[in-house]
Amino acid sequence: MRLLDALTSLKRAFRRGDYLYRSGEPFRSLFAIRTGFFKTQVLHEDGREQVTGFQMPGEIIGLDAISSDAYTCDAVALEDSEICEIPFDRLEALSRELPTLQRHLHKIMSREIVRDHGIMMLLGSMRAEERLAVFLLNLSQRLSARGYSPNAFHLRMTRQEIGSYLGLKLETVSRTLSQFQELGLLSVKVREVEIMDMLRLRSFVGAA
Amino acid sequence: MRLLDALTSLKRAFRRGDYLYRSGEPFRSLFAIRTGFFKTQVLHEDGREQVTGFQMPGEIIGLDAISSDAYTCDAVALEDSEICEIPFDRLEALSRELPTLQRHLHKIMSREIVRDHGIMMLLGSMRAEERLAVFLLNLSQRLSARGYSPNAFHLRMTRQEIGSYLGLKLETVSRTLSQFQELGLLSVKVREVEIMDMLRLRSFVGAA
DNA sequence: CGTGGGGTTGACTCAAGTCAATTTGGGTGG
DNA sequence: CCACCCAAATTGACTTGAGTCAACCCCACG
Repeated sequence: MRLLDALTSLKRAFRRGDYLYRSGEPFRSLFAIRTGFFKTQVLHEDGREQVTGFQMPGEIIGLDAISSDAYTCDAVALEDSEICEIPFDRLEALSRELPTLQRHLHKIMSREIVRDHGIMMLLGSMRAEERLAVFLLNLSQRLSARGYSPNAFHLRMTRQEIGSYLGLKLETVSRTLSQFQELGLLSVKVREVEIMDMLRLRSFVGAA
Repeated sequence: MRLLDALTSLKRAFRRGDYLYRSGEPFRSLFAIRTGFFKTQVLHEDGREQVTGFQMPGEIIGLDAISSDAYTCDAVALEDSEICEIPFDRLEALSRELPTLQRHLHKIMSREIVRDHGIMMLLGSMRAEERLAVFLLNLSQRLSARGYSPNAFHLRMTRQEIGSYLGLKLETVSRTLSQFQELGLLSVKVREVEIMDMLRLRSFVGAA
């Protein structure tokens, strides 16, 4: 796996607000996030934007670009971040030599597809409170998998961005968070969230 | 490419309503549709279902299963169909030998991700008429790419299934189709659609 | 030739969107 | 270091697009 290290040796730093790539740019590399936080978004010609995901350390972005040799969305740093660039042709070459790596790459791509299906379910058939609950629980779970507290965390994105991701307007996001607070499920102070009653928050999901 | 033929030599036939696979079943193969029409859907524990796609000849299904070695959705034939089974370990082995095949596989997976992002945009920020217009135009385009008329076609799915896919209720799908008909954009007679004014239908998309 | 699933349509409801006023807080320059 | 400014967030009042519920039609199939 020293080969793999060689592959990921290109590191780059980004400031908050920087674009890692923009839609339309030629595809050459995938990126692994080392530290920080990103969002990816697709822009519709009429100006509407859809946030397609929030990525944290250990996650890979750029997979959408393989299909057309150009990035199909924008990736923007939501805080100062560091990424590893992975030249895709080298990754392909190496994965021909290492079946384990090959399988790993396929799983990563497949996982992205499964994740997207989950969001389609969320956007297609959940009410606002459910969407928010799913979103918060997912963040909590991913942060906790990285050694952070599952109960208290800092939101790195605006209400607007959360809304775009969840198919809601920012006012609805704000109201729903306030409502959760009133119910004693959590406390929100702008970007700081503390989940007080994880079980009850979970029970929100899938409840009519 | 004779190797590839060997890979896809397992053919199977399905009757309308048959399951190609079900969520949870162990993953062994991808499937290429030769003839017919399928839908894929994910089921939420509470019974809600989300149709994640409608697939036609030449398209590959089962990519979601790679990530967890089990199918994560159901695939159901919407009409009598014939598929090729592609054992995934053989496909991986072969794609280690054939860089072109490897690249092709990666593009197919990436294309699925891009498609899903498009649907997220649709579900997250389009109104009912736009969703229907996008859906019909997409069907039209794919059918036309397969040599069928882009203007007149048979819907192989129910209003319910269209609604699930588009995040709408069946009544809304029905009403919106009627409305398009009133406007002279198309004629619908239950499952038979004829697009009369493709341009105006297109102009619906992205219009406030 | 009945029967039931799929489709259409209407009347009414309601969740989320819109618009607007106000507060909060982080970042920048004097 | 503080004051100011502006973007982000909150909250309220009102509107609306889509959902719900219900009646009815139609035709395909047994």
